[in-house]
Amino acid sequence: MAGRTPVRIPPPHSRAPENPAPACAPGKVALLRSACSTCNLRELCLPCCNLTRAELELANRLAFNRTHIRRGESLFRTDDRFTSLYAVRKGFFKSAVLLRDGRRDQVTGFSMAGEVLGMDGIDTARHTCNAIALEDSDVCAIPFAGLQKLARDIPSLQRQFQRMMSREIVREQGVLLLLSQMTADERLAVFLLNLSQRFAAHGGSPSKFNLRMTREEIGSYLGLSLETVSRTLSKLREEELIGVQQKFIRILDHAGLKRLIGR
Amino acid sequence: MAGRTPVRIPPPHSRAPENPAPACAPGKVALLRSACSTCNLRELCLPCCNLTRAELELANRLAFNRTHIRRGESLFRTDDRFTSLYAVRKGFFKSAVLLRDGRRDQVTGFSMAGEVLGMDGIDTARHTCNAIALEDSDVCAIPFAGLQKLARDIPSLQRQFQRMMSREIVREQGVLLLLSQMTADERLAVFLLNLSQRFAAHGGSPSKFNLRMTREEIGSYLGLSLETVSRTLSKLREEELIGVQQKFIRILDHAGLKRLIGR
DNA sequence: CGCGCCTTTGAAGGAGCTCAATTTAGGTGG
DNA sequence: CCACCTAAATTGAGCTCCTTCAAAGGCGCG
Repeated sequence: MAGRTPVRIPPPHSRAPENPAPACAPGKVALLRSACSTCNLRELCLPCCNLTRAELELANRLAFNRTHIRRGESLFRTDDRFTSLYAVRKGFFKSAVLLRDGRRDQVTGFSMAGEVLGMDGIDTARHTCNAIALEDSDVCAIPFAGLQKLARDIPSLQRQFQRMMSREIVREQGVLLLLSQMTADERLAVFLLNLSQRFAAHGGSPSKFNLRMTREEIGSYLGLSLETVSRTLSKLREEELIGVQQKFIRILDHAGLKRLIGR
Repeated sequence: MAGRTPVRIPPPHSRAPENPAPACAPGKVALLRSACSTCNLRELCLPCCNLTRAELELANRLAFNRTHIRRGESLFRTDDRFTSLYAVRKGFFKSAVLLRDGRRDQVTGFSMAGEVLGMDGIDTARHTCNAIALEDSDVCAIPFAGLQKLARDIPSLQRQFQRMMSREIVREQGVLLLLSQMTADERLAVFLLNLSQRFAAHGGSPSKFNLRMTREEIGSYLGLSLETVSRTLSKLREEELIGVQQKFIRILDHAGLKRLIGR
């Protein structure tokens, strides 16, 4: 649902390092940044281009609709009317769809602070998955109609938005590779390295972090049973590539994990 | 890369039936349609809204850049500079990425007439996969810069474009489900039903068609070995759900295939 | 403190993979 | 027109990795 992917390796999520947003013209953007200062969504909200003061005001108002979501609650559910994109400011979400049988559900992605949720709803104007908070979270609701209108006047915003969607398409292709070709070891290695990278991208530690999701949710996402996830984590620990204590993970041998993936 | 997905079932490709493009105002659109009369890309090219004559002229010029691609040749390759989207007018393409080892490649999608290719390149301005013609094909290159400029003036085009990208995101989620949860039988059933639907959507027969790709390419796409694809097709034939003669497929029991998928 | 959920670990079974041999189709040249 | 050649498809056999079923241990929360 949200997240980032580099071009070559197929990780579940990660930032594409190419084409960083152009450097900000500091004076003009300062105003907006102060409004969204704690929001990591600069990429979308702050195209960092030649915005007029009026445009900035507009953008500022646009992104100001903040909400708190408690752990276990849903941000939106399948078939909900699509009205906004959601920038995660704090917390952690899973996206999942109900399977045909209706009992189990399939996790399609995880979203953390600085990432955008809800793009699935643009096509049909209804969401196609449930977005559920895995911990107490804050989101910034971005009214889609307003975003569109604004984007019409600010070409760079328009462009950023399209890039974000394209990146999501490429990300999912990465997951596709992951699911169709990799062994359990490789999947977990990719998963952990990607999480590490994303936590680091938003001020966390790349080598120590708490998993917000259960083994079952990891398994659902990676196409493995929860037992296989657990066993594989234990195996990686025995090989001293990682440390595992329940949900607390330490990356002990970053290079070793990369080697495991195959390059 | 291109293709369509309904919301619930997770097929590799299919059209979302909801939210059809609004009915055309026949008089105004006739002009454009004649220019792109044989092009099935009305959804993108012809937003069917209140276009001025000048806008129509512009759109007309925009989509006029047609090319022939011979079987086996590539429309674009990984890392190629991204300049255009491609509407398939005739023929059949596969999209694939080279795997890390560099030897095998992973098929990420198939595109047929009436579908759009190349959205992967929007983010980084370079393509992330190879698009290769599986038969002699015609495409309509849509310069992206021009499309963007045009979309700025025609909100409905803008909207159509975003919906197309969103649909691609949802489609890939469907493939994700397919790969992580389904058995070989189910994958093939989904694959064949989806092809059937898409061929039918563009004037072909829903019950008889020639596969354009090899068993290996199907397997790569579905996350199965080519042997398993072959074996599974034979099994479906024994159960009299389909007819198989090499690449020629007949759907004998549409309902039976659907039942196989699980609803 | 006890209950429920999550996790870990073991053992058995199965779906699909790999390796290998054979058949078929389609294209090429004599 | 036929023989040949190569690529694709089919089918078999054994094996492997992962799943399922089962049981026990750990952590957090009321």
